[in-house]
Amino acid sequence: MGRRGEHSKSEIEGMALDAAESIIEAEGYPGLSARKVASAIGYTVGSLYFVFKNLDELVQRVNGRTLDQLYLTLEGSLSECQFPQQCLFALGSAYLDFATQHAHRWRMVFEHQPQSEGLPLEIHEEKVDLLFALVEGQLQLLATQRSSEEIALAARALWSGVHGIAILAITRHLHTEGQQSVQQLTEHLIGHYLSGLSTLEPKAC
Amino acid sequence: MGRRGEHSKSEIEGMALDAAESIIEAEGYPGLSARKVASAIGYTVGSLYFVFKNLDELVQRVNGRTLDQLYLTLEGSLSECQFPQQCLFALGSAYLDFATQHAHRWRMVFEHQPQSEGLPLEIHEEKVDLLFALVEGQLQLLATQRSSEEIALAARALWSGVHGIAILAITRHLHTEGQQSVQQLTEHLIGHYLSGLSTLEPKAC
DNA sequence: ACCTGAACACCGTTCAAGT
DNA sequence: ACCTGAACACCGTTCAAGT
Repeated sequence: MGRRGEHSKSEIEGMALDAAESIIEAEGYPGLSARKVASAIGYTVGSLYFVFKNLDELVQRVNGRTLDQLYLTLEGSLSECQFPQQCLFALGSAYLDFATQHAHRWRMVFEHQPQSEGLPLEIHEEKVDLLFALVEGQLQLLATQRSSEEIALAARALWSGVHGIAILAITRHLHTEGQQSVQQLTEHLIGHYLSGLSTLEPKAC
Repeated sequence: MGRRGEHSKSEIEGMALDAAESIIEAEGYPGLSARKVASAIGYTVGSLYFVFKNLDELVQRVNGRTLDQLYLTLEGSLSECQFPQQCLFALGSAYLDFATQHAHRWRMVFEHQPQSEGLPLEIHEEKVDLLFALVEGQLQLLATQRSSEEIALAARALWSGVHGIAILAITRHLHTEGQQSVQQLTEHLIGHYLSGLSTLEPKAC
């Protein structure tokens, strides 16, 4: 395998990304190496550098796909809810499920430290903003009188919270047993935050 | 340097941990290597394995010291506040400051993935629990009628939130400019959460 | 034009050999 | 008993050489 012209450049790219994802899911980020990816797709190491600038870029591309997949999952979770608060619970639950089911890939999105700053970083930011937008949409329905700046702030505060629960749960730092209580923790945080959000405004109580 | 008997085993250990911390602060976790640590203290690589089982253990020891330092910093932040809510703000602010000032070392505490499960992991957990205990103490003063299980849950929910803000801020995923708004975000989250915590109970409103 | 294979400078870990 | 230095099996990246 791996003969000249057998696969197009974009085909090799796709194969490499697929292989990298498998390795990461199986062995975690530390287990990923250019040589493993290359041999998994039947090419030599050097070939990878014909498609990617370096390993950093390959990782960024994998992260981009993970973020896309995460977005679709979160968006899909909104089809089974009616009211904003319900939908925020659904988003939180879906976020936690994704993080636990694809722990290694999900962690890599936020833990990878690129040593050479490149341009795909901006695309990355854009995709994260899209995730926040899903939360902002629900918050907007819930607090209609607020400015978009306030909504943006609220979405970041709340979702950082959910993110924190997810990362600490996965890395076993919460010291709470079982999947149940993690979901419980998320609902607790979202519920109390939203309650505070409504009572701290003139229209409430 | 590095002659036989010149330094005791525990002296070498301390020197190695100091050197490792410097390297991590300067180059980040990916920049750390056994060879760099060894040459920084004037010994050969092999010597490190006379003191540590492997690099994983060295990292765990560094993480332990970081957690100790973080605990002292948080504890110290409580000396300048009076009321529980004030104190929780102070804890949040101190946590964020520590995370941003020692970003690389702080990240390593939560991002390092040990490949060989060892015993220092339990000590690690104990130290994280001590951090949570600081938050629990303030929450207990604030919600006196709650059970310790509820307090433990609340502390984990709230502090996961602060942690999430810290990690996303450091890794530039929040897309909010400046140090100010990150502090603002933390106060926003803590404030609204606490407000929700009090209004969701029978005694409020 | 596309891909290989060898090379270079690194890495963690082990361990016989020296003092 | 303590430490070295060489060895082993890896690693990312480059690039002349082959087809």
